[in-house]
Amino acid sequence: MLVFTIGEFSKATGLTVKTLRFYHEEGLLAPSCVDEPSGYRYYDASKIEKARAIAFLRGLEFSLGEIKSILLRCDDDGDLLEAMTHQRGVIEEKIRQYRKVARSLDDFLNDEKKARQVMARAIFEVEERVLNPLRIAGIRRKGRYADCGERFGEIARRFGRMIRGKPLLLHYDGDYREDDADFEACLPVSGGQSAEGISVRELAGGPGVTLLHRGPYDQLGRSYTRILAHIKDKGQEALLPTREVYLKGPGMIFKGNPKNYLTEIQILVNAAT
Amino acid sequence: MLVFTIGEFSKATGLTVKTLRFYHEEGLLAPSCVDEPSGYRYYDASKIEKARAIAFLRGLEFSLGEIKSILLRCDDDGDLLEAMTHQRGVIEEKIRQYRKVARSLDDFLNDEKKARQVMARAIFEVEERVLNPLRIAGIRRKGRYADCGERFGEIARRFGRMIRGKPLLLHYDGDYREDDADFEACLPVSGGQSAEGISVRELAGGPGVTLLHRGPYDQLGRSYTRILAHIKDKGQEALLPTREVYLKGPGMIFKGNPKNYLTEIQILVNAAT
DNA sequence: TTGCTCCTCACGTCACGTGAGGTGGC
DNA sequence: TTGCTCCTCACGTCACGTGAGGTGGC
Repeated sequence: MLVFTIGEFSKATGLTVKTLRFYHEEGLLAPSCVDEPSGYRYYDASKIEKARAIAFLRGLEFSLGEIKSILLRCDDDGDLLEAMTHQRGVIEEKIRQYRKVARSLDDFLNDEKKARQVMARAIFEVEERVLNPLRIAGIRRKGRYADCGERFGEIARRFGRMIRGKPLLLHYDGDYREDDADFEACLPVSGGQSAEGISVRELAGGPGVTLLHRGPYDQLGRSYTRILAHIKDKGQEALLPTREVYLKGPGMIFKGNPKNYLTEIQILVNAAT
Repeated sequence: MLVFTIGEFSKATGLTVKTLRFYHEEGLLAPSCVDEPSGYRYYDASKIEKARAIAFLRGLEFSLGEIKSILLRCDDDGDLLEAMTHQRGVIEEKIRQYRKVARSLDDFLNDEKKARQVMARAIFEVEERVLNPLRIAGIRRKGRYADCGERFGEIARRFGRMIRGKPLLLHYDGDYREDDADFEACLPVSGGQSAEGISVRELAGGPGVTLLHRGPYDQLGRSYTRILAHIKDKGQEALLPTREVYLKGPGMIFKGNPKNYLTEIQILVNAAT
């Protein structure tokens, strides 16, 4: 009868020598005989099938413990069928998990791609544009701007999958106030009802001017100066509330680089009288 | 400023106390301050964002090492984008792997299901049936039946995805021979050419008799006796080669229980003269 | 002597979890 | 005193891989 040393058996089965020693130790696949003084392991041909079965089951992601119990009662077709069916479910679940991860990554990457596209064709000049009406969910507060992040979070938690765009902030003050501002944090939504301090409604559209601001928020003032100067030059009148759309800012997760923050200021105007 | 003990911080972030201590040790997320004599860890609110970022990235299956390097240069949007894109590929590959595993499991389960269906509607009686012609790839040998397993393996390796059914054995001897048999191991195939000792051709169909044999191969003799008696009774003549189709037997991987082996004997006959 | 294969034993991997044994403040 | 939270330290998990140090036969 054909006998193999561990090295030969390794080549015949595709399992490494280390793995074979480990399987021996674990009582999963014992050599046909072990030479007493040297400790050399010898395998005969009948072990090849078993080794292949183990390798096959490992390929199906069974644990060594599961494989051991499968091999112990491998003459019961029913048990085997059940183990395989169960494993099918386990694998299905893993695929589901990884799909979710892949979706999260895609969402992130798509966001980035869009931001890059905006950046690429961005004109950092005042533009005259008709603003479309927009269905929003908003929370209006008086206080510090810094708190608006929590408001966005609150709306996001409530509306989840109904969210359809970037967060925006409405400013009801004609002038700039640090700690005593009247503002409304909003998210575009595709449905839902007003409830518990959140107002769901359509934000009116109309002729307006816009300006894309690139950089940290503490420099937004300069852009406001530019856009308001433009409106004044044209003899138009700025309507309240003014809007800031946060195209790219600190995400929930990463702050990112403030130099690359991208914010669009939108102001509806009355046509010159 | 709000400070958290490790327990409070754990609740706020969803990370376990053990995990937080481990992240501290790893230099991934250090507490804001550590009380000297007691070793108590204290976290302030600013650490919550970082903890969330880490949890988010862990959810995307990044390793702690990768997360550490992402956090170190998290202000570079380009690096982050690259890391995410790379990770997207890693996840895609894992999904591919798991899909392959799922397919293997499905193949196995479908096979079992079919075998059970055959078993359920099986009639272990001689039947008269017209046998369809069948395209096969076969290796003919003289010698011991026991060697046919290797021949099947040889054909399977060569024809791989072209295989379209269960293995069958053609017997060219009129009588039973143990060690000096003339047989041909065949697999149904959908294409391919004859080459290197493998004959690809169409096996003729025609009127025949069949008998389903359930149990180990060493009891096939009884079924042969039954089917040949039937042919003789009808005044028909058995044509060579006779065929054995191994509907369920020892797979490449599992021997299964020989009591459940299922083999169909098929013999073409000349109509009574 | 060199090169090859085999052996054992101890330790590493990865991201934590478990549990023992102890402290400190209400 | 009991219960709670915090601490450190050592060990476990899973399926091997790495490497040191040594043997035995050509």
